[in-house]
Amino acid sequence: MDLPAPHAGSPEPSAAPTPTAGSMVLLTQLSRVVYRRSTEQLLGMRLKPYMALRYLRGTPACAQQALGESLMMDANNLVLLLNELEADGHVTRRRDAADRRRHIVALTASGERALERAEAGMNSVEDEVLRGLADDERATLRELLQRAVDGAGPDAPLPC
Amino acid sequence: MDLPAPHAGSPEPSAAPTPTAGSMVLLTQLSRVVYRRSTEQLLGMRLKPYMALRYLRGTPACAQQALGESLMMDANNLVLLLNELEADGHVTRRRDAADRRRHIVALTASGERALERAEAGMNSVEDEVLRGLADDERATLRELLQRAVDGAGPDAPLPC
DNA sequence: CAGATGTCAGACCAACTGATATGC
DNA sequence: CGCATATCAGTTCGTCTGACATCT
Repeated sequence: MDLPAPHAGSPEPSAAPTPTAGSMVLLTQLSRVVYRRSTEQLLGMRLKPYMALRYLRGTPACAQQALGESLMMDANNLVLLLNELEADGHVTRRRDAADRRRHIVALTASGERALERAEAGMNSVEDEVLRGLADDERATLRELLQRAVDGAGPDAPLPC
Repeated sequence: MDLPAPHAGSPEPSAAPTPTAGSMVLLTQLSRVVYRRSTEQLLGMRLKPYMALRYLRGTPACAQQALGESLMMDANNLVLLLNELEADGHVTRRRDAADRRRHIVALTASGERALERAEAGMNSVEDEVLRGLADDERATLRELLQRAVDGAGPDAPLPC
């Protein structure tokens, strides 16, 4: 019971050939499903802008750098993303008075509205992706994922 | 420089504004960590070839199509991947005698060796990524992911 | 013939690398 | 001056689209 062995004529998956490494494969496959289903049509935006907006709601005045770290995007890529979001009026960038090299990013009212819409779409994606799991199992999964994300970075802890 | 730690003192950044949609974000972020850590140097190959080889070990005589479905890759992309693997001597492609349109893909001894090496690397990746989880929690996570993949994958991967 | 399977080439998109400007 | 932050340009990578060949 290791690999998908999806349907029809698959022979018996037989003994467990790989007891451990499978989780990473499953994780990768599932995240691909999420990506494929998170269409612009459904969310009103792509997955990454959604994640950025979501972070910004939880962190009202956020340095650009911290955003990049949290989303595990490098600074270059983030610039492009923020350019788009700013052009759409979903975020604002202003200089940090204390350190004028920095930009402080903040969610606008428009961004908040867009986020709410996207969130509704993501809820439906989650519902499809986690269709095989009961509610309490979903909660468990969520908690385990959260703990894994919190603990995953060995060579790069950086609080802000 | 990867990781978050956005929240300061409290486990919950605020009064649970989004109890649900978060799982998909966490999943996406975690899978990014996995991808970043699954370097060619560590595995001896990339992540996708690894997943393909892994599936082939569990399904000795596999139609190319089934492989693509299981890995959620489209056929085009798969061709390129198999070309590489075949050039490296890790897999063989032969015509299916029963239906000569099909190719039967099989793992070679060389491929099996490469897979074992990659698996060792993936185990260490898993160990880093899941550092924050105890053994029984890892097992639970694994099972939940498996069930989610089983439930989400075959039924509605793509509208055609 | 229509439909399925696999192959390839070119377009397209997301990500990384390097160089530049500004401020500490 | 060296270091940090943000930006942009160019390149590279992975994926998707479309045309084609083979076979049932």
